[in-house]
Amino acid sequence: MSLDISEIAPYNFSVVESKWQKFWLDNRSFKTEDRGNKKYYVLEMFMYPSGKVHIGHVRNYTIGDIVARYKRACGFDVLHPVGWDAFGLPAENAALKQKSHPKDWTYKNIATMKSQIRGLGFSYDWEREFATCDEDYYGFQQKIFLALYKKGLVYRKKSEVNWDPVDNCVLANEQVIDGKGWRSGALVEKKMLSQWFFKITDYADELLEELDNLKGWPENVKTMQRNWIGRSEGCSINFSCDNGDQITVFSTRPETLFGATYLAVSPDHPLAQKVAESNETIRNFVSELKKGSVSQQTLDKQEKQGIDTGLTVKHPFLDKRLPVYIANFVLMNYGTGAIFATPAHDERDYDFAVKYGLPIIPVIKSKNNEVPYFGDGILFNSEFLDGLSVVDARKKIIEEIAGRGLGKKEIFFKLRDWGVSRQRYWGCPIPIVYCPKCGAVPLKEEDLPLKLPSDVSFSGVGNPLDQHPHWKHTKCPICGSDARRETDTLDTFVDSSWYFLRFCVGRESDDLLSKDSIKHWMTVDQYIGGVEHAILHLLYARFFSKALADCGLTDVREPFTNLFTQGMVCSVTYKNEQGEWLFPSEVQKNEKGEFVEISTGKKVTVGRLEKMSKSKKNVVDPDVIVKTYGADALRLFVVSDTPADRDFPWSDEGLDGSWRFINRVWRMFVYLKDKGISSDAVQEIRFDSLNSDMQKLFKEFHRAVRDVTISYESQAMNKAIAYIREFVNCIYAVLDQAESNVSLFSVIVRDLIKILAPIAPHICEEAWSMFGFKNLVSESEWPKFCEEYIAVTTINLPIQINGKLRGTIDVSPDASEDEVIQKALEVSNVRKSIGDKPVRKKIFVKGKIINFVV
RNA sequence: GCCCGUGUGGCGGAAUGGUAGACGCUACAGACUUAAAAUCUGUUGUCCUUUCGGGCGUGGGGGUUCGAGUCCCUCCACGGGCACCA
Repeated sequence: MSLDISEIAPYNFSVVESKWQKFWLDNRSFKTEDRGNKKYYVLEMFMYPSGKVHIGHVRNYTIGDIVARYKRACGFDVLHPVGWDAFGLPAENAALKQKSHPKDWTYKNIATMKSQIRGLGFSYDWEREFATCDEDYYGFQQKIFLALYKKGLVYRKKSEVNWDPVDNCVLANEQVIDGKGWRSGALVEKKMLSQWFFKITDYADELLEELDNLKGWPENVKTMQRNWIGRSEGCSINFSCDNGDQITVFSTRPETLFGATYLAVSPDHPLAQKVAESNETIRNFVSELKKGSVSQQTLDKQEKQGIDTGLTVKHPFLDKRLPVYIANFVLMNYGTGAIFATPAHDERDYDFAVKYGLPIIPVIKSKNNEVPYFGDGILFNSEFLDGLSVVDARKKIIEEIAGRGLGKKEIFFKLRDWGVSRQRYWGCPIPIVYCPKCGAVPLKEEDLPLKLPSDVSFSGVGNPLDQHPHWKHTKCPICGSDARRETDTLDTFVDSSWYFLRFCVGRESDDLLSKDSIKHWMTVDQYIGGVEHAILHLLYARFFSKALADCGLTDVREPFTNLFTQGMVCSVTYKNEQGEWLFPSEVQKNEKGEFVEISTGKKVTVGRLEKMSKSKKNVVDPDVIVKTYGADALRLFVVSDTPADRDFPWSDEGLDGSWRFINRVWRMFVYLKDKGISSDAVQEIRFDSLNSDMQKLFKEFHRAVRDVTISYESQAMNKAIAYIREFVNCIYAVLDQAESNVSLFSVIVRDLIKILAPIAPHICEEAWSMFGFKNLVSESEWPKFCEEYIAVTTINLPIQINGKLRGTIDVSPDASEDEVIQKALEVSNVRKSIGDKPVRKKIFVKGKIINFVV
């Protein structure tokens, strides 16, 4: 009796998926092992345990899992770990709000999210899992801190910090966005505090130069890092001031020196301070500029303000004196905090000169004598530079300046040292003690880990560690006197700067950074995460790798060979007339096809696709999706259609389509099983013995394997899926011949399962075992394809006339020019098209095209 | 302002300088069904044409080429990053 494909029961994903998830766990299927094969380290940026997994996580981890499963199937020894970036502010905020302990809140969230992650069937080695708030992890981190300290890469200084008045916390430069705190959004204030710093600036050059060698990184990420490091080459120049001081300025365009008409220093410059002391007007002006501080400055950044100090400096090459201004557009934390201004060739200098009536002297010839002019040209008004090009003039003046001891060639970076102190409880304690006699003293290694006290209270103000009744009181490790612990904790970006190294070592090892393990597993062959970490995390992690290598702890200077930045999951947004966001369920289409709010019937504005977020009410809950459609359908969907590095437009219909495909495949498997397809029937296929339909199918099969393989290799999951779907359609077209071609179908089904398995592992495991195959996961032979079968015997060759398609002919791919021309001219449409016009030229590309030029 | 990136049907997107629109979504039709759903099978850029076929079409304009979505110049739009960095 023949089985009707439409009557096959729907695929029971919930039973199948939990069955195989349990199987993988029980059998430790994805345990990392060094079997002597080539290694492959796949890592997705680890998760912050915020509470629940969101759809963006699902996409990120699905991409990683596809890579991991694909590489495993190709025979690599794969390291694919999972962990938790578990320290950080939200745990403390929750503590305040819900009276929970940060630790309980964090581990509870981890447990929740872990079960969600497991429900998606990701092939992680759970035995290497850890959270950065685990005592042994941050204990190791403290050891690293001490190693860096010993190496001179950590120091403490009093410095102006970015203070977030809402979170009561110091922020790194990187965490200040538009003058606002990255989390709270509050206007950031300036405050002087003693802070710990990592000397990332020691590595500015290496961090910049190595970017050129990171061939596997997206160009935009490298550009962002280059900009952030911000190297500029120029020249320092000393000016003598009439109060006896030397003012050193930095310029990248020293060749414009003869056009200098004034000097400007930052309000924070020592000279400005000095002048302010003796002059009330200036004092008031400077304090006015500083009062506004970051907030005002950023808001009014276009408005240039300044004041004449009354001082003058001598021009180093001319017999004239230049006035010295204090100006708000000069920043103390870049260069030397002072500039010489050439209004004719710099926009800011120009604006300022116009506002304060200062002279403007051009020194580079422009076409229409335009001012300000920033282009190339020939120098004039410039003594010994006259007649030189900008480039030559720059060289020459630097020589002159250096030769006369007035200054030197210099390089400045925008990159600042990394301030890592945070006045927070839920972070890694800094292993330092302050002794009244010995000063700042590092803890001894045997006293690590320095654990966080668990009995803390959260008032919401200040640092809970500092307010703890006794935790900070201790003895000096050197002299034994009463001493005080550092109560600041480390920035959580420290935690994420080396976690990928710890994964190589494994949780059971007491060895901090086992050099052998790291040597074996590093570098990360494929790192996957959001582009939002292009600067902060990725730069810090690169710095850490270099610093740890210099401390002799590892041998790896660049951690991530290939970086993939996946796009965001987006969805439509709806807003009512009041501008409030609405859930899709609150909106419907009316008879006119307009979107209206169901409760009020009023019109709704449909926004463009935006990143899914709770606040915009356009989120979908992965749990709900997994429950209704299954993990495979969800995994398939989030990498379908859209290339993985682009933003993904969520649609319920699309998800439905993926679910339908999973079922379509399932029905096909069940049908084929019924027709006797099984592992026992697998045998070598003799192409010649196949009928023409089957020969065609066999060719399509080889083509599919090739195209899917190529797509996986280039992380083009969307294409891999398209080719798989195409091939499934091919099978469906000849399904009725399965019974008489059992061997062929058995081979095809075996390999189809393999190429689909990285994306939809559960259904593939089920089918694999249903057909009687053994061990899909450990079976590490990727299907092979043979170009010989892909090569076609006839092709549909296009005929063009003057480059326009006028017909096609079926010929062998290596048909000769004569043959093709003869056949082409037999096509009536071609003859008609040529008419009685003489053929002037024939372009023939074998196997590709014939083009008649008439 | 500067630096990246992107622009192809109603939609997501394919396409080593060689038949633009693979694959999917939507929509429509047929088969099955008492019916619906599901499923299977088609059609689906646009305009003209009964058919054969043809015109137009990859953001706009120009160029190179027998031939351009693809290469070059230029302009526009959108997205992202940086932004008083000397």
